[in-house]
Amino acid sequence: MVNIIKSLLKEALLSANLSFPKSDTDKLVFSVELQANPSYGDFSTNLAFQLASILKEKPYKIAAEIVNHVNSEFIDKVEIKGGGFINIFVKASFFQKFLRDFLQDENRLIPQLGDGKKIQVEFVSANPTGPLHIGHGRGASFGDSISRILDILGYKVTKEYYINDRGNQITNLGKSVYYWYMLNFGKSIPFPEDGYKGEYIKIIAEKLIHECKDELVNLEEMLAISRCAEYGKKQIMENIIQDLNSFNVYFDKYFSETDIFENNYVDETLNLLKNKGMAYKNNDALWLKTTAFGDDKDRVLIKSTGEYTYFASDIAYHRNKFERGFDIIIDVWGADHHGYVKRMKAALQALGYNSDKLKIVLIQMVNLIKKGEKVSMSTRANEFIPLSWLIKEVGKDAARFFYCLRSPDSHFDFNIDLAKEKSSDNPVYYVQYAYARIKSLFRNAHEKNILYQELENLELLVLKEELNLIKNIQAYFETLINASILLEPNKLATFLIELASNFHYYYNNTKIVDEGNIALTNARLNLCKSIGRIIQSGLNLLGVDAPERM
RNA sequence: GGGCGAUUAGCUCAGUAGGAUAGAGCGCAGGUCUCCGGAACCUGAGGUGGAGGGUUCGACUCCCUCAUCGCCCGCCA
Repeated sequence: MVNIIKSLLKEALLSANLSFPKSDTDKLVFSVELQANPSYGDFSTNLAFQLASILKEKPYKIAAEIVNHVNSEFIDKVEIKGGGFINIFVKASFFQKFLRDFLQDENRLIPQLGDGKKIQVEFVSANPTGPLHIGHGRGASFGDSISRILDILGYKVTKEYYINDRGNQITNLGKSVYYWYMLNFGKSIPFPEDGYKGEYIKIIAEKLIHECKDELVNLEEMLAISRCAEYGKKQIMENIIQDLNSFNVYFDKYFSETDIFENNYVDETLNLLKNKGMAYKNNDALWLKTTAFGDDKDRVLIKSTGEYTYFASDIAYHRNKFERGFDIIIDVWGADHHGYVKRMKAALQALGYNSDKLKIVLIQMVNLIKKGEKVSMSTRANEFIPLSWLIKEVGKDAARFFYCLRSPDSHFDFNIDLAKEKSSDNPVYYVQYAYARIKSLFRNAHEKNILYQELENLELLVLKEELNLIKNIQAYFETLINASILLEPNKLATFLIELASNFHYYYNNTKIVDEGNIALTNARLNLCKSIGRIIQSGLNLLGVDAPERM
């Protein structure tokens, strides 16, 4: 719709008596907006303001000249207000036609922005040393939703989870499990200093005992710990995947850190860096010259102890991402990792890649508000609320939608008590209710033996509320574009609430199923069906169900 | 000390390729119901957009300074 108006304006501009060179039309930047405010028309444009500085003329004068040359069968009237805004009022038939297009083939209206470009979204990537907590939930909700949005816009999306399944933290996990394992056989050893204290460790140890009996008791300690670690991370990873699935998150690929070590990919990457003169030895450690690319200080790749830092394998992993030929790579990180951004980009530049391809989205922290007080989160100190608990409390739909209401870069206070006690206040129900109502309308019509005929009687849709709802369909597509460009799926959640609100208002003020007027009923059912499809599609992109009854 | 983010109604928050009168939910004060699902709708009160400058036809939006809060600054992840 907007595009039609836009080209209409361009035509008017060219035929107008203005000294605007034809060759510049493509470069001309101006906006055409769907207007919610009826006194500003259905569409408005700032065209005259944009031209003002180019043509050195008063905006109003330019607007007047353009308006004189606007010509279309769809246009009802055109006004100039606010010193130069051109407000366009279109005929109802314009919207009716758009609705017809939508009903005939809604997919054709979805702008294929991606054009088949390959895009990778890496998110969650929590270490397999403990269950997912509600902080991870935010990342999961964000990553999955933005992936779905990009997918529908024509990108080829790969959702990926990177598993840090080796290194210090995994050893700590092994030691922690080992502690409980040995204790079971009467051997008390000191609890590891940085061990994991959660109850889940005990449970893993118990399962291990059940499977291995006392097999590990007399094993050499390092070996036994390694066995415990292997077992532990496998169990935990299974749990994580289970949690993700119940959160409606399914990854295309789980990428193991161990793998890139085992096939020498890490060493190969470090050699590349050395050969490029970007890595050097100092104090028995291997350093990367990240300062060459704006980092504050150089970073260690291999410690003087010979251990690899996580940074080393992260670089290798990111090299792998680039080698796989993605056009865009999106990393979703917790905001506490923001200090890592510079060095990661620096490392990629050091390898000779265009680091602009990597977009790092920082998700701000989630605070838990419990009985009015903040609960700090730390996996190691066992001060976390598991995601699985949250899903059980408030439900998958509410949890996912709730997370998506906030923009990623603002802090999110998750008030558990509120979510629990007043879950009906959650906007997700509001949106779902609109959908269920629409479904109910069709059931109702069916009971009254009213035959629904798609695409018929659309010319009867003339109410302001009706045309406004059709505008909302157009707004849906614009919202998707916006959300994908800004990487903010929260735009979609906000949109759905507004759409639901508009529908509820319409519903309350209009008799939709009316046995006394079959044609009008049919027209309205066509509109409702369209709105229902938008809600369903939108909720689906957020990983939320659209129930037919509630 | 440096970096990133935040600061909009009593509370929780929307609102960006700068646009016309800054919105919603909750709470508060009232209303709608012989009618398709009241998990709904409507009306009202409530705002120096943290403070101060700048850029321009126009700034909640961009730039600078300051304040407050959160997070980060390791040969941890």
